[in-house]
Amino acid sequence: MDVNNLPTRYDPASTEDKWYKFWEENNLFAAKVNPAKNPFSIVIPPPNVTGILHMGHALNNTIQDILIRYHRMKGEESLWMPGTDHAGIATQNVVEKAIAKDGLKRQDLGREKFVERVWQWREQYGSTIIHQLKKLGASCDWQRTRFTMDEEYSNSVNEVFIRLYEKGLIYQGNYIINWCPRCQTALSDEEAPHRELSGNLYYLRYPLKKYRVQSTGYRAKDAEYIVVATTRPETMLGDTAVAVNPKDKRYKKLIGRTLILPLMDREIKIIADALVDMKFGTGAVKVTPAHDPNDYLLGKKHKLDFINVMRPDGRMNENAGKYKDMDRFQAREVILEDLKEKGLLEKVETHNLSAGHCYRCHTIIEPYLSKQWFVKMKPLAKPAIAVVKLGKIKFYPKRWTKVYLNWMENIQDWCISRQIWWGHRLPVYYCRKCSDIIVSREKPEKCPKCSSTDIYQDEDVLDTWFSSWLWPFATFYWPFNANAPYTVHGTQYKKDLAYFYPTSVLVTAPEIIFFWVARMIMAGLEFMKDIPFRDVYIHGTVRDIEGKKMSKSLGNIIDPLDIIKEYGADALRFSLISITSQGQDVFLSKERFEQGRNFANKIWNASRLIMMNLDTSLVKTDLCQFFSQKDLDITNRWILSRFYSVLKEVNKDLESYKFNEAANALYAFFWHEFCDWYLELIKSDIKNPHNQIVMYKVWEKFLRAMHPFMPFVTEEIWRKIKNESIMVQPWPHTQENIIDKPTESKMQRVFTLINILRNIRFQLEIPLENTLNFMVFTSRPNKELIKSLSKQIEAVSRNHLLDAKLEGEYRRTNNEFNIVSEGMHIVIPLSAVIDIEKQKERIESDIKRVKAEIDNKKALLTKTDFIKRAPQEIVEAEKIKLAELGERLKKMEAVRDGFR
RNA sequence: GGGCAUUUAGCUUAGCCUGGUUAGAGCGCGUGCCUCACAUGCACGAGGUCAGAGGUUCAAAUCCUCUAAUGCCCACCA
Repeated sequence: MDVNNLPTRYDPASTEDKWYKFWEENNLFAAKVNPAKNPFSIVIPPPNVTGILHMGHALNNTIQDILIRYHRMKGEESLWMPGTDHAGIATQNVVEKAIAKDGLKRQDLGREKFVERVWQWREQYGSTIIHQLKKLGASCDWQRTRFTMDEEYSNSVNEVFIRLYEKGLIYQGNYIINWCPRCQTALSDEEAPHRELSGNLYYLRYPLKKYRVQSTGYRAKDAEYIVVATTRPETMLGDTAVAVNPKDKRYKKLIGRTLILPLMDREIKIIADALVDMKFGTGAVKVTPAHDPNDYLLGKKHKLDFINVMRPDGRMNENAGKYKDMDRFQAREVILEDLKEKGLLEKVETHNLSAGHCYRCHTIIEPYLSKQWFVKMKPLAKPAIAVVKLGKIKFYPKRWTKVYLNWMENIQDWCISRQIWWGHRLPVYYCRKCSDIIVSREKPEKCPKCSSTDIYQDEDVLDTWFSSWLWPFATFYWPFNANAPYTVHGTQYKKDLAYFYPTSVLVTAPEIIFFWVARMIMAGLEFMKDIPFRDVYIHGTVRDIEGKKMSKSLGNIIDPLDIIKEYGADALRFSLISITSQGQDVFLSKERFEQGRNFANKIWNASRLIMMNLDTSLVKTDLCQFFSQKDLDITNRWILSRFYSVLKEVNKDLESYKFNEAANALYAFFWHEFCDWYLELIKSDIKNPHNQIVMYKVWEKFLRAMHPFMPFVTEEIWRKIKNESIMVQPWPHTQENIIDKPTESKMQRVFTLINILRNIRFQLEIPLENTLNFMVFTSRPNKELIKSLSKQIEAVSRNHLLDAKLEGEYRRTNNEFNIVSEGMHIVIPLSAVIDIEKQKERIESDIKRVKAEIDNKKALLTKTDFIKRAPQEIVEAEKIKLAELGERLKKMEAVRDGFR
């Protein structure tokens, strides 16, 4: 490999696809049952087949890939199970839009043809997101890729439905559910998030049937009608009562009386119920049992009629009289007009309310009475609460535990039937003759009750999440149907499941906790009798720089694929990770990716320098053996110590899901310690075998540690000198014995000296080509240190060290420039003209700072409380600091006085 | 109505769990450099009452309480 002619800029475009292909073709992502190794497994949150990679995916999958690559290198058998979700409503909507271009509706095609079209669509576009994940570098075991509508997966779904039904945990019933009039399907509560709306509260007058004067002093004019307040006046057409609180004095006498429902001329009763809030509105509430969940309860309790006035498409039906066929919101306007005309609209107040919205099309949902299928959740929730409370499943960050438990403890039954075509049909059949319900794995030949063969399947499909909640085990082909001989990488799936389940960690976004995380825990416990994962890592939401969610309608989307094109996948990954602190939302702007790109380039160029100067005959030296040699110089001992200190921290951060801290630690180490200091220090003597060996060892270990974060650039560099892929190399082993804090702080002093020298040079405006002579007066250990590193110090500061002496040896002469800082007294014989005034100013400000610090320390040390109560070592440390500061001040003052 | 989170330099933020250097960093800014790995770079520098108030402590960005602002989630607010 010719490493001398590499371009000066790293070009991601020319490397990424090449290496991805190599990894894939060599099966490096494959995970197999291996009893000799510990398993590590993650199931991907399956993206929708309609999905296009967005920043949320990019973050989510980068995190998973870092975990998988890290654990793989650590020698664990690491499986990242990929796949996609059929995403019922979302996908159906997409295909409906597509056929709409040909002027077609799904009803025009019919169910069978339409579903066929969806499958076609899926064949054509369904793997888009998989390709995009590959661009990102995701190391999924692609041979295992599953789809929630695969035949075997569908079997799992059926099996689960049947088992729950047989256990009495699935039931059918007429209830008020969330109905989306646009998608024309029922939705679960989670699929109908409430959003604030600015609306009105309308006060409607409902006349009493016939007023009868009471002896207790009612006056007729007060009681000719009762006023109810509503935000949805169109539902009044379905009112079957008006309710008041039994304690409400205003209405007590009216309870049981009859009203005439305006516009419909229907007689309705005034009923009493404690649910009615006396303080809201007029204290009297219209009751529409078929269109409101509360009213539904009242309706059941008081045996009221349930009158549905709306069609599934949100238009009024034949029960709505003259308003039939009007859209619900149009009907609202007309009804208000009509009421106004009759003098029955008392007033209108503005009123903010919140209403459910379809999570797919954002249409305002309609609470709608219909026959649906439900899962009884309380029995499933109970063990799922316990495992989290017992700490068998842990949330990171911890605070989500509370959110989870709160939801679980107040869980409602789950409406799982959907009136769409794309999805798993319910394994439910009906007998047309005797209306018997048959729940069965196969379509029954005849009705078990009446033997009729006139049997048809339920038209509904299941909620998408009813298949997703089985993902951690259904992806392994559970329940291993007899017809399924399935093996992967030569092993039966059954063995895979036993080996890889429970999975290690689930990585997802907060909005998915209820939809998916909670339900997977319930399903895992119910069907596998074990938790589906041990840890749940919840990352933040990706937002734009103003904190807004990225969305098409806001036009603030940053497309990860654009970023990959422009900056590279490594840059995308690194930048995303470095700004994502645990569980915080991520605020993105395009410029942020420059940091990642620049870092990749830095790694590239440092590697060029190393490779161009590398003596490959030395690289096989065993580091431990080599390190034990006493004559290894301080620069090399220092960088080794720093590397292992950082590596230790990176390990800790990765184990606790602090990805940003790990990434930033590696960044700071490589750039600001390895490149800025180490490589600069050894450059002048780069061929020295000690330098060669240490430079090489730190560099190649860094590349390995960096690989999970930036897989492409590390592989590209690795392959310049090695024949094996970096992704199957072992994770660097921490050498505790090499970590040497005293050496680290010694080197820090050298850096301080160099920093001062550079600063002087800059202040004195001495051009680079001029050498500056200097002397240092300092303590004995510092003196030895400086002398031993004189060459390097001279090289990187571009100065010449005349001598280093003990501070007591200083004798003032006339023609010199002094500077005292950080325990070093530097003397520069004056040969050039320098700006004395500037230097005076500088030293004055230094003196001021040190004095202030001394005052602080003195104040602290004269406090008897501090002396008495603080730990002894803290007090001692403070005393030493004070003494040092005093010494420093004395010297500074001497120098200042010298200027006078 | 309930809950959670956030508030640190011009911007984005780390540090807070586990109190003890001069509160770190990236971008931006100022100045000087195309120095033989890298101008996607190097060097030097400016910039912070750690939201406010109170408390605990010898010691608070860090622990506790309250307040304010912002954001998010949940809830059957007709």
